[in-house]
Amino acid sequence: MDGGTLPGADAGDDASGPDRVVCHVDMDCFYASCERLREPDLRGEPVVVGMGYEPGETIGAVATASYEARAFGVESAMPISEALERLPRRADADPEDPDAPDPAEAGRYLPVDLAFYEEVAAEVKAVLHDCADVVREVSIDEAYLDVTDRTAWDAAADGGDPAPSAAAGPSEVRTLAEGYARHVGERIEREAGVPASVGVAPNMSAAKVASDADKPDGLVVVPPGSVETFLAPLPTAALHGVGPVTERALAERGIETVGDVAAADPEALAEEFGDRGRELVRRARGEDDREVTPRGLPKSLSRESSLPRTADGKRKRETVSALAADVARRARERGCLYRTIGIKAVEPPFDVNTRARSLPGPVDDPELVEAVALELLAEFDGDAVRKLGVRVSNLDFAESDQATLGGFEEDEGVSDEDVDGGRAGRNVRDASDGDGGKLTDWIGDDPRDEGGADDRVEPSDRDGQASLDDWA
DNA sequence: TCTGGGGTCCTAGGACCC
DNA sequence: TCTGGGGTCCTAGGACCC
Repeated sequence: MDGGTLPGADAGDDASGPDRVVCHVDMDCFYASCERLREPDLRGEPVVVGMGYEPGETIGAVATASYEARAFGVESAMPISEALERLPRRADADPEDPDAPDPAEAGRYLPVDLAFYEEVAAEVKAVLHDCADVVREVSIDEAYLDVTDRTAWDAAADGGDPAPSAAAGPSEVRTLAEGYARHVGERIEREAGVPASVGVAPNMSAAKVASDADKPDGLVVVPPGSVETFLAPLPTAALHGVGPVTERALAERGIETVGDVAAADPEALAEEFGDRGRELVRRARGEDDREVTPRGLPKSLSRESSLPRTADGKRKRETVSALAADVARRARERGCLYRTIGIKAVEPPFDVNTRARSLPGPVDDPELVEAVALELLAEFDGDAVRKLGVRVSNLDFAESDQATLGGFEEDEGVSDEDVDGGRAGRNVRDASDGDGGKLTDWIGDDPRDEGGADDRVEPSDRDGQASLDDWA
């Protein structure tokens, strides 16, 4: 019906122009695929990659389970102990022992090796950036691509090919976009050695759902004009942003499918869910005009760690100190300053408490992170916790170069980097306000130190100095 | 389903200012 | 006298995602 034209080109809800072609690339059980890449014996086997897991142990949680392992009921985020009940460890399958599990019914358990997965991910990303002008990396194993300028929604002129494409979507018209997405998936497989599922649609939201619709190794194409039809029969949880809580709340209103959401009155949903409700209806109707943009800089950095339920103050302080040091180190490595320091204390059974304090200005000061974190922790003295965390936020990358330059380069004159790099401008700025990175110094090491030690710095060029005492 | 770790975004209330 | 409304910042919590 749509023939070789651009179906739906005039049905656009936004007047922003012709339909875009957006791909969502989702790696299939990525960690397990990486393990198979370096250990081919694992292919075809149930593989479970555990986080916080040590070989032979039963602690930790499932980070990724291969599809073979999922067939045994092993799911992401499941405790390893539970996974082991459903799928015994292969190493425990002793052929001599009649009580040991059948090797054919046993899985391979491996600890997470993030450094290796990042190497593989870098190869995947190289392919993605080669295939698209704009790539939004969502996580280590997921990305959106805007390939509008590389392909089109036109029907592919594939001559006498009689077979309609299963991936082509409801119209079963093979499009150029389908061919391009297939090409992306095949390149990833060939060049990085790991499988991916790809969804193609005129917007991000639909592409995301599409990539999820036929995993693993899937390709699902949703051409313009058929987005709503494609989404309608799916359960509400298929929508990105609908988790268990929202799913339940929707079900209570008799809304079970994405089609039900599309048919709902946006204002009625907005009453219960706020702006999210309105947005949900738009997504369900296939309306999503968000542009694909690169991800940008992080908003916060954190580290947390579970521990056996404990009220031991020393143990808690040591944990927080270690987490604080780690967060501060990572912040420094990434060259960012932070203005807010916070902690998280999870009390049994699962009460999450967060506390945070903002400083008058951005700093890079590991000792201060520790001191503030410990101070915030003091509120929970005597309380039992099962997990502790430290976070820095209100990050400031713009100033961090100054701090780095002021802190580590003895000579602020023109260096080699300044000649061929893009940092000359920063140095100019640095020289003009004179004390880049000094903020860190005058904040002082001990927040409880109330002396007049700050006199040595003129506060004129920074804001917030007077409020130092507010948080000390 | 007794729950690992790293994030994002949103909301709501209070403080404070004009 | 006792009463506005708007804006911003901060904190805490919650839902969600991978």
